[in-house]
Amino acid sequence: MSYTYEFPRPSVTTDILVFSIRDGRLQVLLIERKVDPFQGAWAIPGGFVQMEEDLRSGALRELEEETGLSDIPLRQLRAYGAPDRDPRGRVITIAFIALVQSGDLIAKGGSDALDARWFAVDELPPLAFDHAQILADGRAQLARDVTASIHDSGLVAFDFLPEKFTLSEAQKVFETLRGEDMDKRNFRKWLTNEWSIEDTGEKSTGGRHRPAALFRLKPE
Amino acid sequence: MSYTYEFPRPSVTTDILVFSIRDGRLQVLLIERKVDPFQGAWAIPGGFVQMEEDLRSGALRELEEETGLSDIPLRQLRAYGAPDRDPRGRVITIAFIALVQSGDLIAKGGSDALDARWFAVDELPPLAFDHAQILADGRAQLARDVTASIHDSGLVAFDFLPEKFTLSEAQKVFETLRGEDMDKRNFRKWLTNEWSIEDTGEKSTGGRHRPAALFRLKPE
DNA sequence: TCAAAAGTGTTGTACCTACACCCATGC
DNA sequence: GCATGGGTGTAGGTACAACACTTTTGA
Repeated sequence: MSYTYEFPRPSVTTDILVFSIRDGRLQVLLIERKVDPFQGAWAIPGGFVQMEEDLRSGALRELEEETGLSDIPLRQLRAYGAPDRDPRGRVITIAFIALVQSGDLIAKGGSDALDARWFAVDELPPLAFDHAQILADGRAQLARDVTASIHDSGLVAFDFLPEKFTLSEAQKVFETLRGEDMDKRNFRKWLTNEWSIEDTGEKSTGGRHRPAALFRLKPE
Repeated sequence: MSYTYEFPRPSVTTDILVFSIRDGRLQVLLIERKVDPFQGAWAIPGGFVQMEEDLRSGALRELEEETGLSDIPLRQLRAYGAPDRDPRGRVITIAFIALVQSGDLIAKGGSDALDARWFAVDELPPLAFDHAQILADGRAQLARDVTASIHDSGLVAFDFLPEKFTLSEAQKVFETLRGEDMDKRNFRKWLTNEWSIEDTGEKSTGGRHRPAALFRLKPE
């Protein structure tokens, strides 16, 4: 089967930056490419958009095929379309960002991936295509969301937290995202004033010391 | 001439939201479509990306062809790719935003446009394709930039101002963007503290009353 | 001389920051 | 019983909001 058009057309792909906070560090999910170009190199998961699917659906499909992650919320970052960004020809890609909790981390190889692994964003391997640029832009966007407005800052941070969390867990996430430590009492005052947080009545288990109260972001 | 590919490919276009503040209101530049689909309807200027040009270059080329505007800075908004957004088939578009001073306003028809005109964003005609959605997203992005951080707020506002401006002109732009009036003294304190503003020594002319000092954003 | 916009300081308030000790639990 | 993280209030400083009158020019 082949397809003929009156004018030349580019290919369109999606790429998905999956961020998580693991071991107190911001990490990103990368795949090892199974096929040329850049076979064996690390890359952001993604692939070609099908004709009948939305950009977001295509991104989710590729993400599941290559890493096993499914059903996560995506935000669009931007499109990349330099004419020479892909050696196969003109390929325009739409980059997405996903923020997941450290629990959701099943990463495996798939149809187009030899392997999938988490990397700390400050210890990255060399990346295929212009993916280093895309990743840098994604990190910058994340930093902007965190520092820009109080409201966005929280929205971003809660994406990295499970539904029920202790105040210390929340503080660690905020500190990791902002890159600086905060005062415990001030953080708690800020969080409970600025956000609708409710005590679930439950206590954390498995800790090696005094259990902490579990809180939840109250649905509007 | 025709082009054949092993897999089907979408077409890719760019669309450019050109905003300006005219008569104290936020306005947007639209074109009247010369050809089907949506012939005669109003639309955001834009068109197909050529194979050898960058997305931004394509957007600038289309903008000049359809409206006569050239050489203005563009920021990417996002990509739109719903499978049914264009009756001609699968068309993915990358939307850009431009902010221009009210002086730069030459608008004319062009190759694909019967006419080009400014519209206040709260008095829009019906729009072709999903352009009403794109325009709403662009306005929302603009509002976010203004309110999100002090720094972005200024960056956006200065794009709407000429190189030399009076403090009252600046205040009107900020007020239009924020949608609320500000205290004159507080605004001036804020502007001069938060930004590097210098008095050019010149005075505004042509005003019907007392001339005002002309200021300039000091280049870093 | 009148109308219209330009220009100019002070005071209260609300929010953010800094700071230290006791408590509950697991080992 | 001791080590470890959980939990709590106050005081000072700073940045923002509210507020009115005099000055300069064109007509």
